[in-house]
Amino acid sequence: MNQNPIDFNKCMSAVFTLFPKLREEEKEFMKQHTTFTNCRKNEMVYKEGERPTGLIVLVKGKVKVFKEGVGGRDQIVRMAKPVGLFGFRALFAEENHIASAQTIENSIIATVDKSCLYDILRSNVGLTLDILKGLATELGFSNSRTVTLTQKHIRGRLAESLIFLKDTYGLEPDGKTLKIYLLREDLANLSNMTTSNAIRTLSNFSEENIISLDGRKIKILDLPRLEKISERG
Amino acid sequence: MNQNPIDFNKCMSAVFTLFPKLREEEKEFMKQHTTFTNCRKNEMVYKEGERPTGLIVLVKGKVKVFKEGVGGRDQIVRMAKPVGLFGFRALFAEENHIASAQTIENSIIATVDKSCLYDILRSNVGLTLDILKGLATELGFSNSRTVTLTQKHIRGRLAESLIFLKDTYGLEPDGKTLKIYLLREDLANLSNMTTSNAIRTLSNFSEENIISLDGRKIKILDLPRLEKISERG
DNA sequence: CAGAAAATATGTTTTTCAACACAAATCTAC
DNA sequence: GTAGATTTGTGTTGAAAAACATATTTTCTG
Repeated sequence: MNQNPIDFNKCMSAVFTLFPKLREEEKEFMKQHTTFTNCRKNEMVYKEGERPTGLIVLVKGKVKVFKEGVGGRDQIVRMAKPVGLFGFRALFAEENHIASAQTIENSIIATVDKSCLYDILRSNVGLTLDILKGLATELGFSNSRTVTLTQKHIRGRLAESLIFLKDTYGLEPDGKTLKIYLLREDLANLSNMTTSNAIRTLSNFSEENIISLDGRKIKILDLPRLEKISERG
Repeated sequence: MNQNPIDFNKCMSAVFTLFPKLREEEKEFMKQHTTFTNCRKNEMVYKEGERPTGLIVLVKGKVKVFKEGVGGRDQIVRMAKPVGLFGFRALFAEENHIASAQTIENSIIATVDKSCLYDILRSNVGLTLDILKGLATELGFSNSRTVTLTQKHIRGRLAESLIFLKDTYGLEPDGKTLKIYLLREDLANLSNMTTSNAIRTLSNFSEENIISLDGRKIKILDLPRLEKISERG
């Protein structure tokens, strides 16, 4: 848990970038009700069934949010990047979490007290409307995802996931290497397939020179081709 | 289009039941910016790509919301019942619709002007927070649905859909017959399977005395069994 | 009411992908 | 550094479900 010390003010500023409509006095109020935690790689942030305690902000690192499926196979429903929110659905729905969240890198996580957040929301409709918009956008992603995960074939699903990871986390300075290093298993859980099939299909893409593989490092060599595979399904 | 005339005040009251936090003056304002339309069975309410013009309320009838999939197969992402909202996602996300909506019965549909709605939301945080909560709940459904549609087998998916229809639209006075009469094709599009397989699996359920079939009328004979099939996957 | 169109039903074939098995490589904790 | 655990890689098999084909019934439309 105790790695590098956390620079409170710097982290707080990062949180504020998510809420441009916050007024000065609201920022001050939020400061007094926000805590930061260092999380090592692979730590659980929350588990299915738990009650949300506040608004969670990923300040640094990477987090996967996943649901346990019927056959014990997990489905990743969200990949959080800094600076970004996660775990907010259950909070706003006033339900317990229906998914679990786990870091996939050492991360810094902020928690804004629920009551503080709601005090601010009640005094700042603009902010509430921004969050409403964000939630609606998220619902759109989820609906689209349902369709592609159910209708695309394996190659299409994996291609889409790779593009999604590129769009979400970006590329290393070489302009090709995905800036995220996932286990094959996570890639499979993101793409609704078995680990074996993720490995196999990655190998196929590599043989076809669409990507290149070096352990968990994935280089996208032929993005147009990958996009075509994703679209075709 | 022109069937029974619409009783404006009665319909308006129906709309108001959805927003218990509306103040009297806001109700009056909304009244002046709401229009009602009669829609015949199978009419399109909006199509993928269109811009939302306001908040849509289903006052009477039934509506399916679906996305066109990669292979031309539709996926139903929502079934609206009266009195209820649909098509609000795109509105709040400030995007064009990413799905289409079609009536499956003669229906009455209300549209509240977008600008009127936002005027009210800006003056009524409580209402906005209620909508936020609804949207978060909806996102939870969507995520759960993604998992079950991808991980359950055909029988599990169909069983779940039948239970979903029962929970959403209820049963006829006999306590067994589903109060909705869908095409086999719609049932298939709801359950992520081909029409053939929906028909076949329905027949199987019927042979096993879990349900009984009479055209589009479906009686649930053995709900516990259906629930077991749905849970097992 | 007749004809056409749509929906339902059912059998057969083919494709896709999960399940399983096992070997090799890599990571991790002591 | 080494033993054990985890992850990766690859082949084989079988089950599930899509695709296809076609007949029958129902519904719609003029």
